[in-house]
Amino acid sequence: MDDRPHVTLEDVAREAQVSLATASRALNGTTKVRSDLRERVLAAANQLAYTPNAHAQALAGGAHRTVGVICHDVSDPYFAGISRGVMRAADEAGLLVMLASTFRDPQKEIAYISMLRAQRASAILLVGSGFEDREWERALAAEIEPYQRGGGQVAVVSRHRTLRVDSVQPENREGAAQLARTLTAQGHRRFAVLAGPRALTTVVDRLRGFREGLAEAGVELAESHIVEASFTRDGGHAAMSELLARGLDATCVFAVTDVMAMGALAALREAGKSVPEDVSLAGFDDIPVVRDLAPPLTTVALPLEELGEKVMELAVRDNRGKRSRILRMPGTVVVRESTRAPTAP
Amino acid sequence: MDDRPHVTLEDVAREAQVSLATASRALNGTTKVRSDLRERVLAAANQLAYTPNAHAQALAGGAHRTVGVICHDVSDPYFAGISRGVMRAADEAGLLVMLASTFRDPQKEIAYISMLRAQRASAILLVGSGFEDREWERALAAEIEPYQRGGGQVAVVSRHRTLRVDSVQPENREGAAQLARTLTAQGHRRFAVLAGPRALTTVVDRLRGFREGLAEAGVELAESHIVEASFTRDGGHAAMSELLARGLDATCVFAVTDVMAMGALAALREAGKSVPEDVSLAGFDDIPVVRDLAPPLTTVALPLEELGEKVMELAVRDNRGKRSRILRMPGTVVVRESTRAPTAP
DNA sequence: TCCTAGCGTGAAAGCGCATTCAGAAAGCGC
DNA sequence: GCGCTTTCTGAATGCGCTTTCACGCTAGGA
Repeated sequence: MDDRPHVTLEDVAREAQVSLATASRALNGTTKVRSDLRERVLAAANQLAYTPNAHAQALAGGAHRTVGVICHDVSDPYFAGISRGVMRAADEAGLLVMLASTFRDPQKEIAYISMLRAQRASAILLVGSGFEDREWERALAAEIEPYQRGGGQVAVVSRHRTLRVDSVQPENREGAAQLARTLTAQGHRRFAVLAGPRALTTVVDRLRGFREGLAEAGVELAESHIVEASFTRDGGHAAMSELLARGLDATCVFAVTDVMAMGALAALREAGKSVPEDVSLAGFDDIPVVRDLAPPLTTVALPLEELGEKVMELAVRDNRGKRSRILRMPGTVVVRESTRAPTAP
Repeated sequence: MDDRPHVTLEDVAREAQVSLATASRALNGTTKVRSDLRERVLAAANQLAYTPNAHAQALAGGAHRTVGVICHDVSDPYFAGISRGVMRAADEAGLLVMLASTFRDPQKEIAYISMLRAQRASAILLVGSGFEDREWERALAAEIEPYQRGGGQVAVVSRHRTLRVDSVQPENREGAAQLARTLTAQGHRRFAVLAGPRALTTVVDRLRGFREGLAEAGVELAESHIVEASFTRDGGHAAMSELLARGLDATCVFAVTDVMAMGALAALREAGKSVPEDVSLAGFDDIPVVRDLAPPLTTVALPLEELGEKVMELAVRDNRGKRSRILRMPGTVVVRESTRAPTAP
């Protein structure tokens, strides 16, 4: 950019007939400035439509007012909810948010962190499940650690047992366990699970919790009853279709994500199965839309917006040197009409 | 931030035993550098975990690699869809996106533009309906114009008859008219409309188009059959409830937004009315979830992701001095099961 | 062999700002 | 009224980088 040069502080100072230093002080209010001078400066700035150059400010030692947020996909309601909380908190703190979507590409994630480092963002937030992959964890750490040494704050939502960062962790395991208890209490004994990629910590946790919950009622989940698919609506649809094609042998299906559950619901409807009469269906996350599905979805509610707010708070509240903080956010089982006692076989 | 000073180019140059200029050139590849020197520089940079300071780069005249996007609410599926397209395009162009949500507060919008100006963002994208408010338009222009004079690119999605900017415009009016034609063709004659705030250009356009489409079939829409509410799921719910309380006198309800339609659907269900047996319901936007509702929603499909990609393209493709470009994006009526011929009264 | 291009390199200027430092003006006590 | 402290102002410095600018070197032609 920069066709015509920008209006600079120097222009303002000249217009107001004061020194550059005085103009700077008048604008920032850091030091007392004689009131008539300040008036002149403000008037000049206003008249020239002056906007300080944030790069110059940052370079000259002023505060950096931006935070970076990296998530998998903004258009996924789960991340959209969290982003909303992040932005609300950022707004209150007067911070500018740089949001990037990685579309689940680990390489892109690293690249974005590097860019945010270059921007000297005051904090970087990683939102979303991590990969269970040594190589990637190492590459990530290689970006994160120098950034932290430079004074950067890092906070994450979910995942990351290896990274030394503050984190907000949804209680995926316990939430899934609770859900399992609820479902077995309703009388279900034969389950199928629509899982996301097993490389994601979130999937692993929810799966494990669910199994544990089932185990308490003496129910086992056969590996053959778990279908793995991508973490999307279409992934859920495909997984459910496959399950159906195999000849579904379950009274209740648990999709590890609401988004997947939506796809599953569609697949069931297309196959002429009705929920919950023929089969019960449960999800996880409680994204806003699922209460409006027909039938409304039983799920585990996560306070998405609050997740976003908390992670931002962690990032803003300075925590240098101290050990990393962990905020656990419990999930709450919300029973709606998509699950009910199985009809006698 | 900045506890420990950052690694600077000077550190790298010293480590590699070359001058600062050479180090810069080696890293950027702008000029030929003797290969052994370049190797040394690269090695040193890598070893020191050097990341260039983007602020210094920008200040020194390097390219600015960020664009700002301002929308009403990231968590709204409509904006989420557009954001997705924007980010995909930004990613391809190697740009960093700063995304801000205004939560429909005009003041906040102005404030964000100012911050983006300060960041010397290479482009600013305004996504979402504008307000029909002289005062606000003036204030907006006062931010936008100096920015453009400084060489900044501005592009918007929808709205803004007064601003001299490139824009991508969904054909709200024509889309709504098409929808009206479709509905009258199905046999509907008595309509009600769930409108968003009348101060939004999007609402005005859709309303007008819908009326025009109805008029072609000789149907009029009484002002009393239009309920105004906020542009949200709950807004739609409230508006529908009010309509029901008044004694709904229509065979078909048009919600100007899919999100509102979802709320309306819930309200209808709660009131014991079934769609489309008792009343037909149509929306606008075709956000991803509506095809999974029960019944799937009839609506006007807008290519949301493409909207985002296009607006980004406009902003990136330089257009200095030339007249502003307008890209019209047609909507397509998608008939699903939420509408059908009214049952004889 | 000498001179001229031409390529690579390093020194230095400057991007726009905050801030330090020194000095001028103003206020105080005596 | 004089010297002192206290305020406020302006000149100058530096943040980290890109980019001239000028110079030294090698290669090629005469």
